[in-house]
Amino acid sequence: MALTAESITTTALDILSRYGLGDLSMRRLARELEVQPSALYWHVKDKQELFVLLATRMNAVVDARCPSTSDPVAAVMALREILLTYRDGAEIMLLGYSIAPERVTPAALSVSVLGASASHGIMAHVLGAVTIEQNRSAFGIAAVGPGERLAEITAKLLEV
Amino acid sequence: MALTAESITTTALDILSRYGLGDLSMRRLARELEVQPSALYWHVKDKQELFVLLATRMNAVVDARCPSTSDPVAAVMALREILLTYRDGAEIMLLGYSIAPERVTPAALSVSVLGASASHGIMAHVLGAVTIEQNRSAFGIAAVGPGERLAEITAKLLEV
DNA sequence: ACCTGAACACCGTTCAAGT
DNA sequence: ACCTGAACACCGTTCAAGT
Repeated sequence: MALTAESITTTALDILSRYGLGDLSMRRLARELEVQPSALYWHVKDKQELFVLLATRMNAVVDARCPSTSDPVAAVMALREILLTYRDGAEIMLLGYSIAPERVTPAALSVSVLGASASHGIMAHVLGAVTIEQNRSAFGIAAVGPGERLAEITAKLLEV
Repeated sequence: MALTAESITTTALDILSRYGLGDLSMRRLARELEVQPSALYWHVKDKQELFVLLATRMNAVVDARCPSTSDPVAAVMALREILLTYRDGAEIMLLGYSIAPERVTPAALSVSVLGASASHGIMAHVLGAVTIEQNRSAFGIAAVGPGERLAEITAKLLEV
């Protein structure tokens, strides 16, 4: 198949969900796509940009489930679910959100819907909490408090 | 000087504050300490354990400033300040907190003082928010909302 | 006990050169 | 326009061997 930013993103997400961030290298990605590592750099500036592409795609999945009129708490729970389906999804979205917040915020949690304080506050919290949750499970440590607390806290943060 | 876990930690924090996480490699660390890379592994199991040592040390600085009876909001702001003094401090503490939460939670924000929900909720939020803040400034992107919002949100999360 | 030296199996990125 | 091949400057970790 023709190498494109899209096919690179798809394969990267596949490696991610199967092996995790530690195995997602440009060289590994190239091997999976049966091209030389250098070929990737014609389609993608660098690894950072790849992360933004990954985060954008994860976000699109959330938007497909939850339009901008959705209940924010439901959107947060959907976001968490998507992040959990990809190993280290939260860590990647944390990076992507840092670089390009607008492209990586679900519509139902956007600044225009919730206001800046609630939107940024909620995003920082979800991404922080799920990153910790995923790190923990990667180390085989039991979760301290999973999704219930996230819903509760999100509701609180909507008042900010 | 004699190579110890402490001297390794100190030098690692020094590299961190001067060059950031990208330059904190075991090899670089060894070069700075004037030993072979393999020498580090007699004192430290692996790089993950080093991160826990770094996080524990940062936490100790917060505890020195804010005892367990301190105002939680003040402790959060002190934690943020410490994290900001070390480049990528939040990212490292996020990892350390995932592995060993008790060793990496400031006394004033501990489970025994605030309860599980508030303690974990606040820690997830601070670490998420400051990681984003540090990532952003590393990319030369202007901060969206710095410390003020953090204080406000922390106050809200104390009610959880 | 503590460290060296050498090795293993990797990285991200660049760039001339090919088609 | 799109990709290969080779190179550059690195990684984390292990392990026999030295002192």
